[in-house]
Amino acid sequence: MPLDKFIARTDEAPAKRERRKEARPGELLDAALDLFVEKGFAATRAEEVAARAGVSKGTLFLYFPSKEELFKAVVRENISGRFKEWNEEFETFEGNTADMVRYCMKVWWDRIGNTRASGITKLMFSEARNFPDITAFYHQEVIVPANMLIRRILQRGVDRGEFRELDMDYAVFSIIAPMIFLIMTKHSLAPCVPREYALDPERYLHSQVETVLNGICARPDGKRP
Amino acid sequence: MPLDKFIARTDEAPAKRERRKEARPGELLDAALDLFVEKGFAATRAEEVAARAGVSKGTLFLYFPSKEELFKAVVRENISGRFKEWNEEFETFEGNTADMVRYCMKVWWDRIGNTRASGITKLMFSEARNFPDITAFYHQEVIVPANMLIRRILQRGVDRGEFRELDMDYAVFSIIAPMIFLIMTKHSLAPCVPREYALDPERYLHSQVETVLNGICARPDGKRP
Amino acid sequence: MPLDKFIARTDEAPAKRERRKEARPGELLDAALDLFVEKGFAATRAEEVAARAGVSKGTLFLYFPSKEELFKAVVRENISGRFKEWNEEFETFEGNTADMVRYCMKVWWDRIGNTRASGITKLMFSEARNFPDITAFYHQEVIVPANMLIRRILQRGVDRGEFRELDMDYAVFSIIAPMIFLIMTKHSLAPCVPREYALDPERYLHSQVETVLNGICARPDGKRP
Amino acid sequence: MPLDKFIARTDEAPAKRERRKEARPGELLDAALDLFVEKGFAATRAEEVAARAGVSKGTLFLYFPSKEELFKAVVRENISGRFKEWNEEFETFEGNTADMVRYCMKVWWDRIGNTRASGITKLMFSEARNFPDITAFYHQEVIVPANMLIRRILQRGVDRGEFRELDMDYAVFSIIAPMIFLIMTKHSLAPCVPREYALDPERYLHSQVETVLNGICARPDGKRP
DNA sequence: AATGAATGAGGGTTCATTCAT
DNA sequence: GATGAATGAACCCTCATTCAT
Repeated sequence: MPLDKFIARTDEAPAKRERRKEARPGELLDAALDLFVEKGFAATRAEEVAARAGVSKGTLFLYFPSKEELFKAVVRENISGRFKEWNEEFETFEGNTADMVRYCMKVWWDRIGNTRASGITKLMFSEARNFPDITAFYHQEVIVPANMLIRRILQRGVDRGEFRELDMDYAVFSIIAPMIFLIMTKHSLAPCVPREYALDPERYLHSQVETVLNGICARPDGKRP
Repeated sequence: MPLDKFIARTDEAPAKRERRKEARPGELLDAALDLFVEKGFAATRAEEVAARAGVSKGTLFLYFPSKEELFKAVVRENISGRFKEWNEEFETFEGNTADMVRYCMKVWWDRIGNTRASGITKLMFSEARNFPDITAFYHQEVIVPANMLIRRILQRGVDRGEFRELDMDYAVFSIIAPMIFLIMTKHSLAPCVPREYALDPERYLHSQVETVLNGICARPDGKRP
Repeated sequence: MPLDKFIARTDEAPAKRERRKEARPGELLDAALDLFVEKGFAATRAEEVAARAGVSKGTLFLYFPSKEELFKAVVRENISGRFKEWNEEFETFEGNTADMVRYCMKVWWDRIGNTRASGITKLMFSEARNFPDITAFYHQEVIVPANMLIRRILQRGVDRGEFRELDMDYAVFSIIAPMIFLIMTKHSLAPCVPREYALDPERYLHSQVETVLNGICARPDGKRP
Repeated sequence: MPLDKFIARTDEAPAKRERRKEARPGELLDAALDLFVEKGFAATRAEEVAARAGVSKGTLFLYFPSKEELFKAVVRENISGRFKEWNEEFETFEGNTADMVRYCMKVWWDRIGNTRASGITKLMFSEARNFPDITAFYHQEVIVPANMLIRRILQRGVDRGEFRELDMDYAVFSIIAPMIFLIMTKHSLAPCVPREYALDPERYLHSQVETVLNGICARPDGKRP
């Protein structure tokens, strides 16, 4: 590693200090996400966030003007504009809609549920009323688009005769509620409860999605197409 | 006026002040529940709780040695030990198990979901990791018994051939997840979001429970007994 | 002093704690005035003010919501509505106007210049631009009325033929400038300079006022009436 | 671009950067004077000074080891050691002493009162007690010599029979007080007060000096020689 | 020489908790 | 028991100062 100094650097690789500077906001947001999820906004001390990011208290405020702005940045940073991309992914999906639902659940688990991003969901449910504006933003940027996405999938099933007629405004929650429940459990209760009570996420999701699919499929014999 | 003290009072009609005195802890717990649910534990000020209960700051600490103990008391007080009683209620339930599930949901909504007690659930999910011991207590006193109760009902359905074979450890969450989701939404997002996005709880619960029943019922033609 | 406890108290004399409560704001304002004058607003620590008033840091904020409000209260508290009373005093003054000017100077010295209230003047000149709103208030409540008062006295001299015609808008400063200079010197330089340079206020004021009276009196022989 | 360094430059026309380099301390002192006068020492941030001087925070500390030293340098730099030169100017003054006083006032106004250097006076009166040593220095380098200069002028008037006998220790303040008052007003209150209350400096100084001259002149008919 | 990222002591403010009344 | 004035530890945030680049 000391040899580094003698190795020519391309223009893309900035000097150490500069590199750190660019990395700082991300490191701080990472640390903040973890701590906010674990302890809540109010109970998390700014200095802790800084320490976990490996910097001093003052440095945090070099990048975020206040603890509240840090919180908002954490949420914003982790709210993906990924729904559009996903929409397209599902637009071109071939195969039956039940598989689409299964695939949707898996993608969600891989990209959100099983990542640190899932902490944002926990955070929003816990802190929503202390941050009404960020909650409104989250609702509009995450909740509404997510509902739309699910709704479009279910509608496809109905349109193709795979699913029965559904009260669509509420049917979406048959998909969403199990996701939220899993996240809340994972971030809240699980860490405080004996290991034997832990959920196996894959098995949990499988169980939930199959029950729901069973519940909404159209075939009179209950079999799925 | 000081003579008041020496005037005999009947036991049946205690003077207002005395009645209030006995009610104090309850009023404080009520106020605390509301505020903890609304703003979180850390962001709720002890003085606010006292003020909402109509007493002074000092009085709060007369009844609860610390804010933490107040929190724990709030949880303890609002944890229904009613599962045993409910168990018996269901023990003697006559009729098919699908109706039993519907009835179970309704009872829960009337006695928990639609009351201030539902705030405890929100509270536990939000604050769990800051109160590991009370979380463990809650898990043992609420979650495990509730799971057992649901499990017994589902098992009855399976035993009677009404429901198909279920992965019972996870099937219970098909009932529980919609409940938790409803509560979290009601206490977190709903107050920050335009009215038109509000859930109609009855319609929501109906939609969820029917889908699940559809999903787990045994009849090959998909009809429920 | 311990005997105090056994001496009957009238209703007007509140219990110790209560008496202190009423005295607190005044004690704090006193302490704050001294320190703000001595060190300036920014360099004075809230805790110092509290300590000098014999209370803890927290207590200060029980009475004043912020250091800035404390500053404003200090100024407001020491800005007398005394000009009206003085006006009337001078309205009924009998004797020649030169004596009136001398009397005015003496009254000012006794009631303002030689008291802690003179610190306010120092404070305003030092901090004016950091507190534009309080400065505007001070201008309107103190400077303008004071100018008016002086002006009325000088005008009386002119009207009675005792003083020559004066550029009245500026003549008032012949009285005011020596006052301000004395105060600024007393609070700023004097404490940092060897004793032998100290001004003797009475002699200073006498010297200034007699020169000015000499300068404005009407008698062609330079004698005052 | 790195080759620049090796390209010879003539001494007559130094590159812009070099010229600026030499000017740095002066630019910093200028910026500091303005800001210290405007906001006070404590409320002025080092970074602001640097920014106004067009350099970075670090550069400030290259030239001045601390903010305090910067303050002291500002005072030192702006203290004219011109009293000696002025003394000589007045030594050779021909004409009556009243005109000498008028000329003195004008010279002061042109070279100090009406320039940024007047800020130093404001600064000293505001910050004196936080910088006792620099205040002592200022007293010795500015106040005492200035007093001497005025005193010598007044003494000339007395010696030549133009002025009456004066309490000389205090008579000097008849000249100095109006100057100080003008400066304090200009830097403190004027910027916070409606335009119509602004002093016209020339008219103000004229009014003050004529009144004083009137007050100290010897001619029994009140006329000045 | 110049920069500006990083530091951390310092100070304003909050609030759970105490205790004299 | 009830009150609310007082406390002081804790926490957010600022900014003079340092130092790697």
